[in-house]
Amino acid sequence: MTEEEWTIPDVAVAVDLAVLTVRAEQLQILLVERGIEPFRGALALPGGFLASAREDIDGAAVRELAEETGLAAEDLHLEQLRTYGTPDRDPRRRVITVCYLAVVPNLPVPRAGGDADVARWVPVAEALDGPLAFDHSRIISDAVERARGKLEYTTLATAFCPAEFTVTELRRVYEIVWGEQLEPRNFHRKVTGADGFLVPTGEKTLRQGGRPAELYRRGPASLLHPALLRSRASSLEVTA
Amino acid sequence: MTEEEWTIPDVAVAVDLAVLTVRAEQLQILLVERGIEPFRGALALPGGFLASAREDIDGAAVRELAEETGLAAEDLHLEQLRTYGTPDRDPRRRVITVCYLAVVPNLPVPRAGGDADVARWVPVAEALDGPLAFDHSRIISDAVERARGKLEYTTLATAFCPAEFTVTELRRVYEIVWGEQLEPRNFHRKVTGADGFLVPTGEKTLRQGGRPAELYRRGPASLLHPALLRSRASSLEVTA
DNA sequence: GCAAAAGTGTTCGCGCTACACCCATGT
DNA sequence: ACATGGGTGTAGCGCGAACACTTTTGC
Repeated sequence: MTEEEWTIPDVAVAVDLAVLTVRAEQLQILLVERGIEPFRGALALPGGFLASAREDIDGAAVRELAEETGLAAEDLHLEQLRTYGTPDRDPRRRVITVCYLAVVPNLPVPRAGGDADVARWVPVAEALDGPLAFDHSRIISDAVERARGKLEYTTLATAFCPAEFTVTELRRVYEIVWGEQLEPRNFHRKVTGADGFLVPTGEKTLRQGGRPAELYRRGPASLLHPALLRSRASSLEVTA
Repeated sequence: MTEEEWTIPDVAVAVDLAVLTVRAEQLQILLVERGIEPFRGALALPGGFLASAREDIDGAAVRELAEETGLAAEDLHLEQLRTYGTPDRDPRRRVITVCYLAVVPNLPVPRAGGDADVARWVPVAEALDGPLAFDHSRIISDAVERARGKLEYTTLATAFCPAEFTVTELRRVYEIVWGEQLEPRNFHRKVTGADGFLVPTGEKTLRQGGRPAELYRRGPASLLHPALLRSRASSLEVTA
C-alpha cells in the first residue's frame, strides 16, 4: 500500500457461489442458465457484482444465496473458497470474483426465487463434463475438492443433512461425496463416538420396513477428533 | 452476473503478503513500517494495489514478493490465503485485499530491496501482541493457522528449509511452528519413510562436534501419506 | 414367520509411541 | 578417551478394518 491513490486501477468485484447438495444419490451443484452475453445460454455459477461500493463481500454472498435459493444464513454452511482474478476471465472488462462454497441440505428446494435466471440442480459429474461459462469449471473442481477434504476433519457433512437425520443418512453423504463405500459398523462407531458431532434426539424414524433408526441433530463441534480418513486422497493442489 | 455493466461499483484491489520464515528458533513474519497515512508508522504486511488494470493477482503477489524480498517464484512456497473485504477496513476508500501466504527459507535475507518502506522480520508472537495496521492482525492469525495445518498433510515444511537440509533441521521447523516437542526417532522414521518427501543427496554436514548428518533435498511429493499429525489441534475456524 | 434395515461384539493387524542403544565425528 | 549430536531396534498398545451376529419394525 505504498502507491498514491490516483494510481489505483479500478476493478469490478463479483461474488460467485458454489452451492452443493446431495440429491437423488448424487452430489449436485446449483447452476443458472445465463440470460445475457457473454456465454449467453451457457450454465454458470449463481452470483453477481457487489450491489454497492459499500456492500460487504461476505454479505453479498449471503444476499446472492438468499436470492437464488431462498435460504438464510442459518441452517447452511457458507465459507469463502478462493478469489479468481485472471485478467482475461471476463471478455468485457476486468473482473475478479470472490467465490464461496455453500453446502445445503436436500429437502428445501424453493429455489425459483425472484431472480430472472432459472436456477437448477445439476450433478457435479455432468456439470464438469459440459462447457461452462467463464472459468467456472475450475471453480467447481476447487469447491468439490475443498468439500471432500473438509469431510475428513470437520463436521461439514451434517450441513448436507436436514435438521434431524440418521447415521445411515450421514454415511450416505460421505459415500456419495467421496465416491467410495464405507463400513457401516465402523462408521457408526466413529461418528457416535466423536465428541460433539452428533446429539441424539431420542426420536426414531417411521419406516416402511426394517428397524426404525435413531434420529440425531448436529452437535456443537466443528472439528473432528480424530479425523474420519479416506482410504486414499486423490487431490493435487496447484499453488500460485 | 445478472446486473448490467453500468451498475457495477468500482473497487480498489490490493494484494498483501504474509511471508513466514523460521529465524533464530522462532516463527517470524516479514513486516514493513508504513510511511504514509493511514496507520503511518505502524507495522503492516507488505503489499500494494494492482499495478495496472490488467495485472494478474497471482502475478501481483509474485511482483510484490520480489520487490520486498528479492526472492523469485522458485524456491519458495506461495499460495492464496483468503480475500478480506470488510467495507471499513481502509478508512480512505473501499479496498478489498487478496492475501497470500508465502513460506521462505531463513538464509537469504537480502530484503532491503528497492522499495521505500523498510521491511524487517518480526517474531509472530510479538507481531500479534502489538497493534498492526488495518485488519492485518487477523490476517496474520489466519496465515499462521493455515501454515500450521498444512504442515500436517503436505510437504510445506521443506519450504522453510534451504535447498539442502538435515532431518533435524526439518524437525526443528515442525517444533517451532507447532510449538511442541517431537520424538526424534519417530519423526525420522516418518519423514524418511514418506514416499517422495525427501531425496538423499549422499552428502553430509560438516559439524563442529557430533556425528555429521545426512543431507536431503525436497522430493517431488506435495501431499503426505500418511499425514504427520499433531497431538492436538487448537484451531477454530469462523466461517462467514 | 419372514424380509428389511438398524444397531452391536470381537478379533486381527498395522502404525504410532516410547525408550534404550549404537555410530561417527571433533577436541 | 570423551563429549556431542545423528541414526537405529524393538516391545507395547491403541485404533481402524473386517466380519458375523442380534434387534426392531412392516407385511
